[in-house]
Amino acid sequence: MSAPQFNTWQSVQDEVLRRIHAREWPPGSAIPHEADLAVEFGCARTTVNRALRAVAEAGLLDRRRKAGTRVALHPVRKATLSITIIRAEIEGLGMAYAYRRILAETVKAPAPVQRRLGIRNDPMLHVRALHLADATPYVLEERWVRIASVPTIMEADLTQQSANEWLVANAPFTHGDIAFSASAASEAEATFLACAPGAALFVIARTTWNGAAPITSVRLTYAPGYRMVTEL
Amino acid sequence: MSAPQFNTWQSVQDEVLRRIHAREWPPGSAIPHEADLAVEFGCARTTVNRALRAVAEAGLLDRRRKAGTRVALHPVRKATLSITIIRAEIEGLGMAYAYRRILAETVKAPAPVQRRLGIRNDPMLHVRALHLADATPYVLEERWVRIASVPTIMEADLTQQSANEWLVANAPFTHGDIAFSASAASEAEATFLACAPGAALFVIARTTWNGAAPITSVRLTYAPGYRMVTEL
DNA sequence: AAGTGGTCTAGACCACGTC
DNA sequence: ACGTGGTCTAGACCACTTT
Repeated sequence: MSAPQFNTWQSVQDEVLRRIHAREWPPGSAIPHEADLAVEFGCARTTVNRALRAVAEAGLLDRRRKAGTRVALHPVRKATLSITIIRAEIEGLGMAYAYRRILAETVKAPAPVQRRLGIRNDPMLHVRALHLADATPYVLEERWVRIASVPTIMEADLTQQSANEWLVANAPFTHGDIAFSASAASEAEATFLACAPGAALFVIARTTWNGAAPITSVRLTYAPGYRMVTEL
Repeated sequence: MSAPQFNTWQSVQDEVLRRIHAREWPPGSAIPHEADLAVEFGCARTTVNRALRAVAEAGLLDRRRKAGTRVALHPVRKATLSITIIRAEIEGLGMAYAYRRILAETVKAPAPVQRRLGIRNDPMLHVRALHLADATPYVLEERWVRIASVPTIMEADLTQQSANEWLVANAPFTHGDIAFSASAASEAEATFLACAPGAALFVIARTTWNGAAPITSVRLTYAPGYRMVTEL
C-alpha cells in the first residue's frame, strides 16, 4: 500500500494541481484540511501550508479561515508583466539601442497630468524622447516629473541618458498604476515614429508615487506592430 | 539599548522595504545574511526568510545561494493582470451584459492558428461572438477550439452561453501565453464594434494548453476607448 | 463558541554555486 | 570545499470568520 511520498512542498503542490486539473477536486468543492492532507501526504502541516498558499496565490484556490479551502470557481489567472528599462528591453531583443532627446522644459503640467498626479501648479520637468532599435523608431516617451519630488534630476544630463533610465536608478517608488490602451497616431506621433497619421499604436500610461509624493507620469507610445507578450 | 521588536514577517518586510527605499541598503549592495538579521530583529531565521523571499518575489532583492542577497540594481516591477470572464468584467463595471453569437462552424483552422497551436488539419470549432455592455459593443471574440481536446463543447449551446464562459468552467488549462497589441479596425470589425474602419483597437490574443494538448486560441478585439488598468 | 488557516520557533539537513 | 539560502519538522499559539 504505502502512499507515495511527498517530501517537498513542490511535490505537494504538483499533486494538488493534478487533482484540481483532473477534477478529483472539482471547481467550487472544499478540499481536506491542512492537517488531514499532512497526514495523507506524510509530511508536516507547514509543508502543506506552503504548497496550498502557493496554489492560492496562483488563483486556483480560495482560502478563508474557518471556512476552509475551496477550488476556485472562476480561476482568476494572473499574467505578470515585468516592467523593465527600455534600453534593456531592446537590447534583450538583440537590437542596437539608441536614444534621442527631443525636448526638455520646465513648465506647469497640463490639467490632465495634474489630475493624474493629484497636484496643482507644481513646477514640472517635461521631457520628450525617442528610443530607437536598430536605428528605427521603437517607442516615444512623453514624461512629466514633479521636480520637488526628485530635485536632483535637474542636474542629470538627459541628452545622454533617458529619463526612464535615470529615474529607475535614482528615484525609488513605492507604488503606481499602469494602463494599456490603443490610440490613433497624432500628426506629431506619426512624424516621430515614422508611420502614417491615424495608425493604431500601443500605449502604456504609467504614474508612480513614493509614499504620498507623486513622482512621475509617463506615456509610452510604441511604433506600429509592437506586441507585449507574457505567459499565463 | 533594546532594538525595536519585529515579531511578524510582515513587520520585518516593512523594515526591509524601508531600508531599501531610504537607501540605507543602496541598489547593488549586499545585505546581511539571514542569520545576522534574525539576531538583529530578535526573531527566528525562518521569519526573516519569509520576509526576504516576499521582497525578492516583488523584484526588489536578488537572492542567490552562497552569493547572498543584494538589492536589485534594476528593480523589475511586476504588474499582475487578472484574466476574468468577460461577463464578470462588464458586470463588475456596473453595466448590463449581453452576448450575441455571430457564427459557429466546424472547419480546419487557417494556417496561422494551426501554427500557434502547433497542430495540423485537426478539426476546429470556430466561433465568432460579440459581447455588449449596456447594449453597446464591448469586445469581439474570435475563437478557435481544438475539438479533439474538448469534445463536449459540441454539445454546449453557444447561442446562450459564450464560449469564453463555457471554456473557463469546463476546460481547465495548465498554461498559456497572452499578447497585447494595437490593431486598426478591419471593415468587418468596424461593423461589429460600431466604429470607423481603421480605428485603433486594443487586442488581446491568448492561446492555452492543457499539458501537451492545445485547447484554444482566441483574439479579443475591444471597442475604441478600452483601457486595461492595473496597479504596480 | 469553535474550527480553520496564519504564523512563529528552534533546530536540523540539504542543494546549489561560488571560490 | 564551504558558505548561503532553501526547506523540513513538530509543536504551539493566534486571528479571523462563520456558526
